[in-house]
Amino acid sequence: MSHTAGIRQAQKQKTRQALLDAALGLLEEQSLSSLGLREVTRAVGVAPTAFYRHFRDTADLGVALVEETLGSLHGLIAATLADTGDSEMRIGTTVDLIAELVRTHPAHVRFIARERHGGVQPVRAAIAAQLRLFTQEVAAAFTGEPRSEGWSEDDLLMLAGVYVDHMVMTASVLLEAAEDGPQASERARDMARRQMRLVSLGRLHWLD
Amino acid sequence: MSHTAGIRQAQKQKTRQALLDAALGLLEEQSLSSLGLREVTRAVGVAPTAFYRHFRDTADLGVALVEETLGSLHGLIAATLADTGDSEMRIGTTVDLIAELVRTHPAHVRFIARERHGGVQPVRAAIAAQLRLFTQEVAAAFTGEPRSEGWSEDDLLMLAGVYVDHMVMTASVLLEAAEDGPQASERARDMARRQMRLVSLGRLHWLD
DNA sequence: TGTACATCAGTGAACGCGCGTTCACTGATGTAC
DNA sequence: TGTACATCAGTGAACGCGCGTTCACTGATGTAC
Repeated sequence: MSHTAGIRQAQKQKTRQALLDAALGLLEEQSLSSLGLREVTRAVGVAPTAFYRHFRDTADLGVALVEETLGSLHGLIAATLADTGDSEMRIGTTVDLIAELVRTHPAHVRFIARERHGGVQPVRAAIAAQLRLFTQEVAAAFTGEPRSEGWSEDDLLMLAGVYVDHMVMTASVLLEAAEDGPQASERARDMARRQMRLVSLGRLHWLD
Repeated sequence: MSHTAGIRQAQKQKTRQALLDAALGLLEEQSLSSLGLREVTRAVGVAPTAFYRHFRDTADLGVALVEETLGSLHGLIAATLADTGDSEMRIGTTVDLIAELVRTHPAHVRFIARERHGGVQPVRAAIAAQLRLFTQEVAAAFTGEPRSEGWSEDDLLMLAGVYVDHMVMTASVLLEAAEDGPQASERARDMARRQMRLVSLGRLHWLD
């Protein structure tokens, strides 16, 4: 296997990932603004100074966490909201998608909700940039649809923004509901679906 | 004037307010989760130990800030969203109300947006409780309106929740836009109005 | 394949610093008579 | 009104502790020949 990936580079990547994972865990009960570099390295089991081999500071680590969390979702969001099936079905699959995301990556979801308006500027900026991208992708997906005929570009972006904001909000609500048991979860999902229905109805009559 | 308020009590209240004000200022650039008690007392000019005469810890101070920020808004929100004038006018005055709030109390708005999903549980709980109250008040205000005829109580709460969430979100967006100049502010307000219009249209056709 | 040197992820000691909390205190304000 | 005692908001010294950052280092991995 000639020169695979390099043992050294692979090990470095492994440590880096361990730092990210440990930080994500610690951030369930505090904000990035108060996360200490020593806390993170202690949780991983490396010397505090090892941190500097991977990140400049905890804000830098936070930006990396944003990429890890949202970077992989591109395409997925817009594809789900795009014109597969009728309106009601799309609403169902969208909420299911969010619920699945919350189930498989609760700490990532909490991190984004918490730091979206958090105390660390570069992280806020990174999240805002990613969400803006999502909005543009969703708007682009809408552009081709029949029900978007006659819409201005600006209005489509507005609509896409409402959907993206609602998805983030829903993810956060579902996360909290998950702690109150399956009954609270189902009620939260039902609420999210009705809210999407409301927006869809508004969309349908926008040009009346 | 018999026994006014007590010089001692008045002075204590003054110090307490100074601590709240100083904390609010410091929280513009960090999260409550990382706010230090010594930071706050230093900013006020009292000994660190004076802090304990007013608050158990910074989380306790955070809860007090929530009351100060949201406690005074009860009634106002529901009254503005209630049936004064036509739909378009109500949207305009609502956005104006939020814009005014952002202009006069930017730090308070930032605090609520930041700590709503922040790392300090008691503060999150206090904010959630206040917003739930707002939602109930708005739903109650809607109940009497003609356009709410035929709506279930649950659907009205859902609708009120959408409005309240949208107001918090709008306040946060307007706050950021304010830093980018008056042109960005006007665009943000226009966006907020169009989003409210979308929701109002959905409301109008909910029972179709 | 073997050897000699370069790279660099992770180490461990050391630093100065600000933190939250305790404690006994002071002196202005409040109260009882 | 005056006096004697109680209350309590704010003080200041002291504590042990964990923080972020620096530095020279080690030894496994990588590279050139």
